[in-house]
Amino acid sequence: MNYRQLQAFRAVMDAGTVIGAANLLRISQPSVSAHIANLEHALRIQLFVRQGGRLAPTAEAFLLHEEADHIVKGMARLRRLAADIQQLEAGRLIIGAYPALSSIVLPRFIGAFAQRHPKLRLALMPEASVRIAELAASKQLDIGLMTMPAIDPATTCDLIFETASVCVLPAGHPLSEKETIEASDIRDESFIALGREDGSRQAVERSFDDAGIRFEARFEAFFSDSACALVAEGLGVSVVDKFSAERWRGTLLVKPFLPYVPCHVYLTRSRTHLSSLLQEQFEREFRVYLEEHFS
Amino acid sequence: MNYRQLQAFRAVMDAGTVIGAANLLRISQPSVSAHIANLEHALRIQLFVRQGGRLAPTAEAFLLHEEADHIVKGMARLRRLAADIQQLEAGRLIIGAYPALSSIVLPRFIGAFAQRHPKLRLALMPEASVRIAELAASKQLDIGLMTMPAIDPATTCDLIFETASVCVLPAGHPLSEKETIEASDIRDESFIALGREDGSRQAVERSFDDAGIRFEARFEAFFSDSACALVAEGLGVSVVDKFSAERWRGTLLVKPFLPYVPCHVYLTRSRTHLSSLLQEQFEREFRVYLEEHFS
DNA sequence: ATGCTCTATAGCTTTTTCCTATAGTGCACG
DNA sequence: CGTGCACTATAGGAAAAAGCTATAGAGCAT
Repeated sequence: MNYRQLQAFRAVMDAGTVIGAANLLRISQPSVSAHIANLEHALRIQLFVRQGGRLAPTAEAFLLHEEADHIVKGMARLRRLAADIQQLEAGRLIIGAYPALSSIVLPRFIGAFAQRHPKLRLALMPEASVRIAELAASKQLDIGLMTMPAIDPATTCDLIFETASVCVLPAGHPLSEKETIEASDIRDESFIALGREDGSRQAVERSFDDAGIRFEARFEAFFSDSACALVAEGLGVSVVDKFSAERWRGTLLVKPFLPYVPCHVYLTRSRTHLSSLLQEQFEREFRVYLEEHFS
Repeated sequence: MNYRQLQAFRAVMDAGTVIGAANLLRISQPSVSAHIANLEHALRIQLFVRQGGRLAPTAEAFLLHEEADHIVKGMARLRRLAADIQQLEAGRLIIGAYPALSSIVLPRFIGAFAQRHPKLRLALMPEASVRIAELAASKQLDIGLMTMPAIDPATTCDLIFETASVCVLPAGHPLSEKETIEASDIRDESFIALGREDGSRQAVERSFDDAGIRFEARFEAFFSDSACALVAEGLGVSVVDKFSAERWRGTLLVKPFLPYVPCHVYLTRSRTHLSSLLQEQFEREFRVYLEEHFS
């Protein structure tokens, strides 16, 4: 008994005819006939009765079919696993991420990741979170990083990290003496707000409401990176995610902000994961990286 | 990737060296080397690092080893299963039989058969003969035993046994002095007839006609076993198959009956399940059993 | 250095696998 | 009752795979 015979046997059981099995296996019909004959001879068990010019499985064949199926399926599984592993080494990973992550955090992480996987090819696509979700669903990217969860049934989506937003001040600003900036401290400051669609904007505004501050933002920035740039120009202060702030460390002062305004990282993938092993590895390592640098 | 390469891979992982693997597989060392090289080439994954003239498995190799193990072990399991089937030790047999056979004869025989085939699983389904034929045609049972032949083209049907019906009398009955009961003896007796559908009823009634007896059965039983029970209650005498009478041996008197009223055992099987070793063995042994005990 | 143990390569033989061509068989249809 | 159709089995031969022996090379220990 050998694997090829088993494969032929399973194919005949599934297809019902030798010719059908031959098509499944993409070999000629006589080859399949020969395999079956050899298998019957090797096992000394009649697997089919030739009647009416057809093959009809015997009871023994049904008993053996189940086990044979396991083996052939196991072989297919192994092939997939090997392909996944191979991808891990030489694959290609397209990562979409919202702008705040794309500016400095991801390039840094990707640099380190690429060093550990020398043959890997990587692409980074900065896009708005809503667009990321679409691209992930249509498999145009392998991993999407978003500020909010996606609901597309074709994708999986997990919260992989959450951290507090921070307050950014220009160097030498009066508030720089404080360890922690509270919402009430912003009362007399010029505040640079984020774009209206930004998830954290509502949370920040609510914190001002709670502190009894009515304010009107003179400046508004759609990207938190732009907000930081405005701060650097001395036009005011702002509350942004840590990822953007990271880039301005040294130029701007970065202080903890109260109350807690969360900043999320959701990771989305197409459900029909092509090279899951690689994606899982990326997810695992990126999680650790975020924990280490932004907790 | 093929099975031989996998086998070699697993052997090398287990043995630790190529030479060890070659001994396990009982082939030469260069063959194993070649298999490993081909496998690495096929999967495009480096499985071993050559260090110090030895092979050391890579992380990828460990990932793959588990799956490969499953497959090779599955192959061994299949081989064992085939051997068991070949020796009639594995398998499942669902036997459908008409009530008279199911009450005592088949349970006894099945007990003996199971003892000779310890790993075998057996099921007994008592059903009316017409129902047996249906079940056999739809493959819901492997062997059907009926009082009359089936005509379904999807099944085969053979007469495997024929024997005479017997007369059963309650203990101490006046007729008990006779060696053989003839139809004419029944003239003045209360007779317990079988159900109208029963095959042997016509034969018995014809024998009474031939003997010039006009009789009206006060009691009627659908199962011959019930008829015997009525006899045991002293309600009359009856003519039944030997299989049911067997159960009442000791309680009732069982006498040969003339004229000859045949009682048949037809065996039916699905045509597509034909030539199952196990089924043939069962048929052969059951035939012998019937000859020995009921001829 | 030298021998031991292990792996890799070369060259060749045997076995397996697959192909095409063809024959045979049961079945349906006019 | 042929005739065509769909299917399986066999024959003969080419290609591929798997096996062998012999030998070379590499690391390690004595």
